[in-house]
Amino acid sequence: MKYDFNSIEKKWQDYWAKNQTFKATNISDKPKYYVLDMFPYPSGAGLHVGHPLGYIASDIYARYKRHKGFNVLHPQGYDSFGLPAEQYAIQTGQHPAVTTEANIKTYRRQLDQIGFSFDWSREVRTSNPEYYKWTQWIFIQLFESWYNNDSNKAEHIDTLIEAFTSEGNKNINAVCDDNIELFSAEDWANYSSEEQQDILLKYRLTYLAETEVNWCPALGTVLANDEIVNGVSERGSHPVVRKKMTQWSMRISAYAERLLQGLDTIDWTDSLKESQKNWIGKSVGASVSFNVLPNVTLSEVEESLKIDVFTTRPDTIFGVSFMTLAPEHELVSQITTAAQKAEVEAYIEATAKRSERDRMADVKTISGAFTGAYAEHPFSKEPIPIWIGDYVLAGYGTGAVMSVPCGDQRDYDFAKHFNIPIPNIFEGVDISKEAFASKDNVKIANSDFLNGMNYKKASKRAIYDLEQLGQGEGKTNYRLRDAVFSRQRYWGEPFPVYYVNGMPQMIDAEHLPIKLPEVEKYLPTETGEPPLGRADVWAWDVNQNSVVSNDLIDHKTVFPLELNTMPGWAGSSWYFFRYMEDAANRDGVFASEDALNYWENVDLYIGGSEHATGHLLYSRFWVKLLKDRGFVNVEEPFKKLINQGMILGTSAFVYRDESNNTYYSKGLVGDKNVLPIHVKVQYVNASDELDIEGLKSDGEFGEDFKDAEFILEDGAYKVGRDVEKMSKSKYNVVNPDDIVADYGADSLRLYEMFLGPLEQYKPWNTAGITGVHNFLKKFWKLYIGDNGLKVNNAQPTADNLKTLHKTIKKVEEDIENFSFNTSVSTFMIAVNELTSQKCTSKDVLEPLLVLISPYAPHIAEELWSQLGNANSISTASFPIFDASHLVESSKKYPISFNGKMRFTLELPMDMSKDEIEKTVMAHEKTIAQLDGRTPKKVIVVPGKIVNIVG
RNA sequence: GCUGAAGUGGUGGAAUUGGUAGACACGUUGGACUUAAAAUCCAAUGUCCCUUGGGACGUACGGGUUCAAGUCCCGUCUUCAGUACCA
Repeated sequence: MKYDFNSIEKKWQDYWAKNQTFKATNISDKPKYYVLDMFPYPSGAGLHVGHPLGYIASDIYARYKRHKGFNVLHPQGYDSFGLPAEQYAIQTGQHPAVTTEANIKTYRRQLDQIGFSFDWSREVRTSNPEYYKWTQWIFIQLFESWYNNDSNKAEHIDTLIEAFTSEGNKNINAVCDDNIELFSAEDWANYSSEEQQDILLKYRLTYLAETEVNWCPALGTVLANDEIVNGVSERGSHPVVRKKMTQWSMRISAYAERLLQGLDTIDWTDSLKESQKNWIGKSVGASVSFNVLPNVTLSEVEESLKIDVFTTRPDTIFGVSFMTLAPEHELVSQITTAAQKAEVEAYIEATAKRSERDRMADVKTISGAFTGAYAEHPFSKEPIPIWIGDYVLAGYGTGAVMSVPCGDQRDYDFAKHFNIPIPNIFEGVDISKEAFASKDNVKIANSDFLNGMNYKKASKRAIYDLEQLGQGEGKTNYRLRDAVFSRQRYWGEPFPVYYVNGMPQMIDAEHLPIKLPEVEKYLPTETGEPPLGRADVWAWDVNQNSVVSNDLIDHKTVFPLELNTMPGWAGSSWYFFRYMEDAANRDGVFASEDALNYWENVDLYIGGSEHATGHLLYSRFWVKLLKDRGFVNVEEPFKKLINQGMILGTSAFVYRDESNNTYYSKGLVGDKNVLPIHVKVQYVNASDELDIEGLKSDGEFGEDFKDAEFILEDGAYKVGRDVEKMSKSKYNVVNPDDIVADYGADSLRLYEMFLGPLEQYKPWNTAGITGVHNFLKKFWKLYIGDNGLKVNNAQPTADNLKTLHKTIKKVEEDIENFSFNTSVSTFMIAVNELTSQKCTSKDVLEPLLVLISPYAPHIAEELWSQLGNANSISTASFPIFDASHLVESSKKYPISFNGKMRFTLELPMDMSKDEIEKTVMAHEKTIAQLDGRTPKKVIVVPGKIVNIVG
């Protein structure tokens, strides 16, 4: 009987589906284990072989954990809101829901044929109203929360209102907007409802505010910082400009410290933690307030102007020789003197014209302008000139710096360029060539009361003295900015928000979901409003509590609804909780308390590293909020996280003569002027030979090559090869459907793992798959011969047991270490050994099936059932390693001379050190090697090695 | 620039606490079977020297520690990823 993978795989996939083999239960005596993949966005192109890599790894782990006696939750779903479907809708007019549905069908078919042990009964789709109902619900919770720095957690907004009512805001220590004025309980009581709402917005964890956003004109939407790569949009590489807009924002900055601290509690890779640390960007220092000195152009009122700066080096305060403001700084226009006005304005105009990208690309050119104004040094009371310069960013800190040229290279360069003095405040340090930026091993000098102190001491003292003056305090700053949460798009979650007199109001949770309205076109309106502005039925009736026609808007009982939608990360920031609930019980809360308590959080999360600062940070943020508000019990969503590496394509090239239609085989190119041209990789075999006939009859490109002449070498046309990212344009995309059809899902699974370490980037080359495919055939033949089943009840030999148990040990270690590639080799070695041992013993071959079943589940199930087992192999226990089978009576010792291995010698394991030395020294080969010399030293490590020195 | 990861045959990669470098595959070469091809099986395959026994060199490069280094230490180079005037 042949190994008929196609029918075997179909058979068991049907069996699993019919018997719901992998359906997880929320009630179990077994310990729980939650294995999750980052869910895919269902794109129109379908899967290529790179996509399932992480899914295969997590599936192996999930199946392994089941064998190990765990109740495993291993779900899958779709991140089904997103830009590509909408762009396609704009082009074709097709509703994104329709194309998304079709794409999901393709994904599901492709995933199913790889044999994953997903519990599909718990599938989620972020674009389903039953799902986004709860995304909207979470949004409302954010709106109804504020961050209390005293309790160090988010609380319901009612506790804030209570405080305002009883004592105003003087004792409130909250994360909020900067520009909040003090008010009393009486003030609060006298504020109008709108004024109160306006104040509360400055405290809410999601708030509506006019902020400077990253506007992408080509996409017609704003983008979050993590959606911009090198100054252009991550999707499509379109330019991005700064623009002021009223937008929903998430006060993620409230959680900066907890997001940072939490990293120590989770098992993620260092590089990932490092990315998040950098993104959060904590820096400890001081805020210092400089008084602006009055000058002739300033009026009375303006005399009390202050410039606040943030510095990490309060110890260098006496090194300040100028101040620099960002050109956008709000005080610039007020402090600039009449004499400097023209110059300053010209400079501001020039910098405004430069795009973000230009500014980033060109960091070497030093530019700036003097405002003519001076600030007063808090201690020396000396006047300090105030400059503006675009090396100071408006978006970080206060948008102003105290410039200490002797201690900061940028300040140094600026001072040199504009001939500003560079006072030296470091003892015995030469600053004639560059600034001295180190904090270590240096003492402060020329600094009044700070003289002789080191960084730590001087900083503390400077902060203390600033506090005495009321001109500063210790401060910690974070780079992490609040996240813009509005998108001017159609295909996303609508906000549960309507507007009364311009103030946002939440729709009661009981009326959710607010479903996406129908629109004629998916483009912004002629007046520049988002696509939802085209909806005719998009108003909220507060009496009926339903969405009604816009015609009914009267601003009394019917109000306009929010026109923006939520960003892509909204739905993905909590989906891991949704899976915890049985699909049948999902109508209550977003997941029941029992389910949340049982599954807690994700034990193992596998996905791409591109989500390091987006999804993985936002999810942590939302989970912390949900915990603070008592909806979940965990502080972190993902205990252990692994980034799978990308699978790259192996592109193939033909070499076309530059002057005619002749193609030279790779070895014949030499110095000829040729043009390398990508060809589809499916026309290339394992020996890099081109299937010329296949290429010529290709539906897409056949015409181009029809009349071409191919110059062969050794009877074949050899292509050139190069490793590149798998992409349609490089014709190196390999579809898993083809691999499954030709070699089977088990071969695909094994090969993806066999390619190399999970985390590494590695090229795919279909040619190599014959290796694992042949292995599976050989594996099959170990069980099934020409006359059917070969397995019998023969007593296993010592060799059989040794092979089995060393395989158990190695495979178990490998899976625990996520080293799946080495397991595949181990299986190959085991099968090679058992084949040559002619092993037919069921006691050996049956446990071997369990070992391999996480990797190649179909063939394992088939052989398992052929051995007479009625239940799925997934119910079997993992074999138990017994070290007694590996005990060796002898060891083949490598005998080295001066560290170089010369020969091996088999000696009993129980031989003593002295006896080993004696036996080795007496050996004829040793005598020959020494050639009469007397060794200086003989190293004997029993069980390991013998090394003779001399 | 900074941070992180990595550099081993023609290729993917292995070597878990320093102890036989190159496991396991792909490819290549030769052979068996076949009219032939495919499939399958067997053998060889780091480089160089050499008649065989064998020898020299070899894990990016240069040093070092050690009886012994791919592995540890110091320095350099290269590649990839993230980040980028963060005060």
